[in-house]
Amino acid sequence: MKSDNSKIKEIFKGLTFSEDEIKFIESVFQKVVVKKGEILIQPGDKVDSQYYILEGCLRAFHTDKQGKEYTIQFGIKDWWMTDFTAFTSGEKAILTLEALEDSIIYTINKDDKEYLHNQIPKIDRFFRIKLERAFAAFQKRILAGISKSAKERYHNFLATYPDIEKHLKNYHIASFLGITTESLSRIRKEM
Amino acid sequence: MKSDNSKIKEIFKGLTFSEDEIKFIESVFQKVVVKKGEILIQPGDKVDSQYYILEGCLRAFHTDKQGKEYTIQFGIKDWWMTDFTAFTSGEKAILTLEALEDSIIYTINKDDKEYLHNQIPKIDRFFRIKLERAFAAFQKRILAGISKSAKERYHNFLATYPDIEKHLKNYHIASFLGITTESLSRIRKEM
DNA sequence: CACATTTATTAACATACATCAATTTTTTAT
DNA sequence: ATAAAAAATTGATGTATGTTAATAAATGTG
Repeated sequence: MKSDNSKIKEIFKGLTFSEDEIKFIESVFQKVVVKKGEILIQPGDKVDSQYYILEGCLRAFHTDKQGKEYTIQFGIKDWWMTDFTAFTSGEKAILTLEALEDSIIYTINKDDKEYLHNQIPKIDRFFRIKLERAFAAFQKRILAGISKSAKERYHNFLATYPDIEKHLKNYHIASFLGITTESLSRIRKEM
Repeated sequence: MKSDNSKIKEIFKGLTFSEDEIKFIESVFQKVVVKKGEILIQPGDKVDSQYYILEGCLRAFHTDKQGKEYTIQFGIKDWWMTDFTAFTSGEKAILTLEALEDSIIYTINKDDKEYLHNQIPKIDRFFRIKLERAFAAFQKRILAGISKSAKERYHNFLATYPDIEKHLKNYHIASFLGITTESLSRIRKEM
């Protein structure tokens, strides 16, 4: 990765590194520019990388046997994404990771990440805190899923992701909420 | 906390510590014995502690205005629990943390945990890895919630938590699955 | 053991959301 | 600008799950 325009400080905002550390970190990240519609992970893939979104928007979704899609997560600037189960366990991916917009991504592979964690322990802390927040957010989403109606979940979604919403088709949102596009359409009509 | 029967090695299985570190870690944990039905966190509480289950079974649930309960998580031996949103953000608890069985818990408060992380960086790594697994599990649960029928989710649950199931009332399970006890009852009849 | 309380089941009916099919609107490509 | 493709809407109907209410079974307690 070129260092003339380092994004490391942006990725690890809040941490400070020595010059050497920055060089090292740069060496393990790879910049990837993807176009809208491009696929970063496909079901069945061995998932070896984690993806940092510098710019753009990604979507992680599962496709069932009937071809229906279920969106697990949207990601925008400053989010990390991957098929987490596959990445951590070594199982094959069951998710698709897709670019919803032209995006700039930094990837790091599993071994390098491991190595990075070993070399620079404060990176552990950085990810621990990121994960704590993500975990809390997922907890809220699970609660909404078991306690709220589709309409409530939709309004909830709009309030929580006002920025993401613009990038999305209705069927993206419906598949995130766990309803059909038809139902979403009816909910929208009522507003 | 008494050190004659230290559980530190059990809590942080996989890590090795110096004698001094063990003494230090012991000093920040507190052993709490709770009876079935006791409440560890109530809605509205300031959540200052995280709970490690050495023995027993806990449940974290939300109660809505109509008094309906929604179970976010069950925890057994070797799980960490708390109202994560409240614990990390400082907001008031919206969850109840309840003992479903007589349980032995080790608690650590927020400041001490912070201090512990600062003193012993490998603890960061330990929790990062725990969180990665928990995150992956929650991802699966969200997917199940938006893609599977109640019956499928129930069978899923039985397969995933064969050990927990014995401790639970049907209404605990129903509130975890996001269905009524009546629906669960009908699903069970079909089996 | 017997009674009281909690929990689970069952049935009749209601409703939110899904499905299927047709049509309209919006977006994309030439 | 126009045609083609993709996405969104609408209507008719079906179904899984909720609601209410009554009963049965299990559990706890003196």
